[in-house]
Amino acid sequence: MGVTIRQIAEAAGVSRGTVDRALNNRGRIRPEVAERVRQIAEEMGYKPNQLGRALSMSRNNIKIGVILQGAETPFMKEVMKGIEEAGAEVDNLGGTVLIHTIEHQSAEDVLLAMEKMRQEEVSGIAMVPLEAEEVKKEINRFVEEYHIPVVTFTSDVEDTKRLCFVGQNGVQCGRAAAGLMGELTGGKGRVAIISGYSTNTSLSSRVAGFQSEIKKKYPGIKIIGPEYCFEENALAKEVAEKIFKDVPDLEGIYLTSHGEEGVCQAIAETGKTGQIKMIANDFMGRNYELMREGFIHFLIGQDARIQGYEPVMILFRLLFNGEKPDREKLFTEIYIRNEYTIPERRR
Amino acid sequence: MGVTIRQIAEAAGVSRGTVDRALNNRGRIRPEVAERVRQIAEEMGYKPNQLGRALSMSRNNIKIGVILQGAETPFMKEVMKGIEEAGAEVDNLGGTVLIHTIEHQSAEDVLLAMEKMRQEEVSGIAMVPLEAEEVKKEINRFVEEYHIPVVTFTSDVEDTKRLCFVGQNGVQCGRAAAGLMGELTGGKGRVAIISGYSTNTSLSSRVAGFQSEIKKKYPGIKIIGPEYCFEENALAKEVAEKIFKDVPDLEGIYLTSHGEEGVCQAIAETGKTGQIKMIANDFMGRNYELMREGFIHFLIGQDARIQGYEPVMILFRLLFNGEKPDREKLFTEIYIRNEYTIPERRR
DNA sequence: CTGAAAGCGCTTACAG
DNA sequence: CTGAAAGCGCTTACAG
Repeated sequence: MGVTIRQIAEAAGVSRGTVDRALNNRGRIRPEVAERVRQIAEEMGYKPNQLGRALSMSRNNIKIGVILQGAETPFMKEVMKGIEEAGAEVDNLGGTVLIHTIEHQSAEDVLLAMEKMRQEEVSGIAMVPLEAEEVKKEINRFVEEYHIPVVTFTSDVEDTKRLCFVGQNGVQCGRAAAGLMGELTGGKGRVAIISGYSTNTSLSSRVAGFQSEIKKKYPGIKIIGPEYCFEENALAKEVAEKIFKDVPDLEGIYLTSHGEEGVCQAIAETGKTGQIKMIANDFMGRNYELMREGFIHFLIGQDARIQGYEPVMILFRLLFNGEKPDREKLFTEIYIRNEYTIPERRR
Repeated sequence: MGVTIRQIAEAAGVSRGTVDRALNNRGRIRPEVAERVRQIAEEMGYKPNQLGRALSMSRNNIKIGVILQGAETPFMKEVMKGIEEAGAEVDNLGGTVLIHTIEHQSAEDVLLAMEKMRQEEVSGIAMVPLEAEEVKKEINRFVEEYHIPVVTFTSDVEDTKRLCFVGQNGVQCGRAAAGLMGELTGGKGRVAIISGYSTNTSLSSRVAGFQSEIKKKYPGIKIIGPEYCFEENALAKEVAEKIFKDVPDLEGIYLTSHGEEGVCQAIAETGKTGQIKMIANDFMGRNYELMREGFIHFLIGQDARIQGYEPVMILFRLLFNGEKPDREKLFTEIYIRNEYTIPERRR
């Protein structure tokens, strides 16, 4: 139990309100008094009790809005868990989290959601943005005109006034895959990239990171592709089959996105399961099983949960404590897993 | 802002104290009244506000003791950070964390520390135990006689009444290394194990896991060793040199514990840097650099921070909320990193 | 068995 | 500029 505001008040011979004004720079206090109180607080080693603070502040009710796009994907469902976790925590601290989910990508819906949030008088917004001029403008307007801070997550829009971004470094993710592929193949042979969409910026970053690092560190490897499968298994299978036909001695596949099942089926049908080294992404769907069955050699993944959790907490810490994030981009860790490091079911 | 105890009291036509007694089964209440209050609370969707609860409970001051062994090692220093983080959180919630560090392993010191904790009237203990009959007995006595719950971390003593254990699954860690080594070597050639102490149970588990998995999944690999280097670089270098002499075509080294620098020096002197595949443990010391320099191909690590954080929080949740851990053994995740997944400096 | 009151540490109108 | 008081939601002696 630490020093309380009451003890400081007694020591300084003033009221608790005065101590509060001094310590929190609220003005309406004689500078000398403020200074003296601060000094005494310092000497007594005062640390504000967050509990008292939060309970008292809970009369204000800090409201945080979250706008989620592509809510129906497995990845976003994981992110959602993180948001809900943060929501529970914020709730406990007397705040509220408002969630608005958008099924598919749509700039219009995003704008509508933002407007709705503003009407609900949120004091901060965490959102998955979208590369669209209207959206960027609206983010800037929220920050500058309405003074509502915005944190982006999962996707970023760099040239805006958003407070910070929480998500993966796609290039680094591709590099990690390159390092693994180099070791898996002994640094030689032909390796194919199968990606999702050529238009998706985070997937392109993975591809770019992979290509550049292979070129730099494993010049003995020849890259095929990227080919695109639009994250669909049927198409992924066809793409893989075509590659196997064209490149019978293929050593490895880097799959940047979904379509795992399709590729694995194609591999199974060649009878070369385990020989063709495969690196895939994300710890969801049947990916762990495919790893256990020997199709996937390494899985690279990100912590989806934290991408939901952190943005909300960053805003809460800002609004509650005035604490600012220490970096503009918070990259989530890149996890490498093999079949022996599949985590137990979480609580 | 949710439903409060006051609202329930009004709805039920009783006092707030009565609602509290009903909802928290404190007795001294007519069963019918209790039942009715619970029903109303349920209907109104009551969720206790942790803030009010904590602030009020902070008069009790839950005190948690932590006993740390081998406090001078880099690993334990990381663990310490986690303990301090939990300490700050517990502090905020009105509790106290008492830390007692023991430099070297000593059963006697552990017993003394435990006794000291008891005199300080802690309501729970988190500790790094030690395979000694006296210590085990004392743990049981604390739990059964004094009703002070004990959580072990980092090392475990299985056959005791300790509440639970937080730490690494050593066997699984060894298996993960085996999987990596199999891929690095293409499943053939000779591979050496260099371990720390033959007497250290967690290192032995790693060795055992590695050996059994190699035998099972990569029968083409022949294992040399384990040799022991007592976690000393000079000795590690000698051991490695001897192995290189005996086995000139060595493909890989699995180093279960410290001595990295020594082994790497020996490798450098053979001029086969990067060709001899090496898997080492722990994200500390110069290990990241050695990875960047091409000596270490994969690092396997555990989250040291969480091994300090969780035990304290488990006890706090137990004492504060009556929440019991859901498993008896909480294995920390096993992280695999290559040079591309070295995390940025944490805050 | 039940209620009224005090208290946890902080913030915030309201008077003056 | 300063103080006294009320209040955040809960728990806990104390009376009765």
